[in-house]
Amino acid sequence: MKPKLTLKNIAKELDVSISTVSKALRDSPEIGEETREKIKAFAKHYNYKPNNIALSLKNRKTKTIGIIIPEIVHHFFTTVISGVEKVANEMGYNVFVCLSDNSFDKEVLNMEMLANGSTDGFILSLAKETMQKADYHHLVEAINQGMPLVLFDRVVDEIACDKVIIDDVNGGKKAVQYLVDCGCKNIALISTVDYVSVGKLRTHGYKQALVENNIEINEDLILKIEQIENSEVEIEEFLKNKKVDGVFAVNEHFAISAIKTIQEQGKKVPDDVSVIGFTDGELSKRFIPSLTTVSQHGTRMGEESARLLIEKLERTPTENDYYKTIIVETELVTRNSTKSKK
Amino acid sequence: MKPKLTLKNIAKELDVSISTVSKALRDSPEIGEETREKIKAFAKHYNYKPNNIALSLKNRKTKTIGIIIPEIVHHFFTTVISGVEKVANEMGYNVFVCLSDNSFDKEVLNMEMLANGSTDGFILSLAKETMQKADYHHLVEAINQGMPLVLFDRVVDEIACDKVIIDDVNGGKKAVQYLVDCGCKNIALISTVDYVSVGKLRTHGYKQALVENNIEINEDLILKIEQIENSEVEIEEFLKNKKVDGVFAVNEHFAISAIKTIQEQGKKVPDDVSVIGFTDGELSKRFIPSLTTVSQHGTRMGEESARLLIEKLERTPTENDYYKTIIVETELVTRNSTKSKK
DNA sequence: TTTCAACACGAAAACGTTTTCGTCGCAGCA
DNA sequence: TGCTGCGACGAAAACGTTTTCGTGTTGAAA
Repeated sequence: MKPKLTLKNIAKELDVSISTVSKALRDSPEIGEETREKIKAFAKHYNYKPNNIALSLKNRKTKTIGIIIPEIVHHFFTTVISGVEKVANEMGYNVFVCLSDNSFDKEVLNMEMLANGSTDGFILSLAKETMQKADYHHLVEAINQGMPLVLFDRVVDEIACDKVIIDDVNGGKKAVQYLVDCGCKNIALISTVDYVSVGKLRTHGYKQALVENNIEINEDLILKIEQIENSEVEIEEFLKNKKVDGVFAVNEHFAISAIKTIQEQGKKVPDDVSVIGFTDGELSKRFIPSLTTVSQHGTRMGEESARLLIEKLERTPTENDYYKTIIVETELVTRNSTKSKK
Repeated sequence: MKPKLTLKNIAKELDVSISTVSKALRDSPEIGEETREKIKAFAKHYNYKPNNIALSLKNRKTKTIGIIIPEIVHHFFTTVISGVEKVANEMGYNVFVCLSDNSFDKEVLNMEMLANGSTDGFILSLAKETMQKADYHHLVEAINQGMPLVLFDRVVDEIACDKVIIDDVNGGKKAVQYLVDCGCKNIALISTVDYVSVGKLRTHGYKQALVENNIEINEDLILKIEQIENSEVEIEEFLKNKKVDGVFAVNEHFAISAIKTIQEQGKKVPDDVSVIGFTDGELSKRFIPSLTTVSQHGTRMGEESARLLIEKLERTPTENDYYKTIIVETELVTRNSTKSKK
């Protein structure tokens, strides 16, 4: 194991000073051609790579961004990471990935871990627990420290920062409108509890669509699920003895559980009941019947988030600054769990 | 935006020297009780956190490990990350996640990015292209530089390092044996081209199981898929007019495509044909019929990899060192795509 | 009174860079 | 000869830590 090649080593080897080596490698005109060539040749031959840590310390920036997500075993977040990675790498940044496991404490811990100089800024989707507690002091602190922050998907109005969201209301509306257009009269909603902002918003969209179509909102047709683990039975209970011909679920799992239940009741999807999910994952694509869903374009959200963050990082703070919110359009991907439009 | 709190700032504020502050915070007995308390109180009040970058530079270790995976939008790799994250965090490490997109060049680039001091070591699953080219110079280089490396899943004999794999041969064998036990006589294999080591090994297992059960190997019943994108049609072509009563697919996508095709042919799964997949993802669980699969225990692989790496990092290099290969047992998860055993 | 340990603290080096500011030698000029 | 200017390089500070090695002040022992 050879000792790591440093400027100092090169300098000693070539009998010049450290500064000369540094300048030569950065093509400074201060250095004579001969010396420069010699140094560059040597560096290349021994594959010199400047030490990133030292650079980070010197420049007081790490060229690293952190992303904290509630859970990685979730296709949507995975696509977001993939988007972040892509533009981050293109711009010469590294990505720290941290998982909060939907726990407030882990989220705070992760932020502390990343905020002590390891990253220049971060991208975050709030943990469920955090939204529940509505405790955002760690975010405020980070921002006060001058750490740029981009919130995506699970965002919160209380925090002033850049945000990337989808139009959940509109997405929900689109879905329900489509169901209406397919001729559905009794449309059920399977959502989450209200402190998960996306659940709330999609519920809004559901209601708006109904209102706009002069369909009465029937609270009996709305299910709010608390624990994902228990969702299957809850959905089964919920759909039992209900006369519905359309179901809008706020994620693909709920949608699939609904389809299962419906089929077990001897009804057909989409002939008897049309089902639409949210979040376009592998499951939606390959399930039989394949699922009509509202796609969130996770990759695009990741890309936009990263771009937003890096933009802010590379701008001099003196420039007039304000916070942007980027809304990534949702898209209704129609497949086989819905009847065709009338 | 307050200036970042550093030892120097504290020292000036409290009119002591930097070293005194540092020592006080680290509870050195050198410092008098009174001063120590004063400093600690001050630091706590203003929420002082030592700068990680400076620490990394000083200690010449970053407490960071990198993981490079071929694709993140793949449930198996996601679970691995999750496992790595878990034990890394427990041991006070951060995790850099990089994606090679199955490209050799991106893999090399990622390694260079991480090897210049950013990480203490890494965990890697080889890109498809890398295995195809069989060019491992970047791995050798990293190892020579003294960078510990753990290979997982897609490993390669040529490189001497720690490895975490599953027993693909045995996994394949288990699956096929199970099919045989269910009474299947004509068992097809849907695999990948041979340079993907796991495909090759699982194929081995398939053959072994057949041999052990005195069933003749029929090459016509073996499909090797080159391009994932085209797999559906290939599988459809392949299964057309074939009299099979069992299918072993080396991943869940192939398995599901097979089921689709079989059903379209008017046959029933599992009544007419039993199907087993590999890799236990969301798809397997929720598909109808739910898929019997060979589970790879991705989380455990991630955990083992991280443990292996960190162990090596924290051991003094003088100790007697050798490379381990950990084999994570596969597990046959029986669900509804197979008949019950006779 | 002198000496010496114990105590409490500070100076400085080191990690690997970049960059500012010398400084030295030499050529050109009056 | 004596200046000036310039080309080519080196010294040193700085980024924020930790740690080794002083150093000055005590109090007590001789």
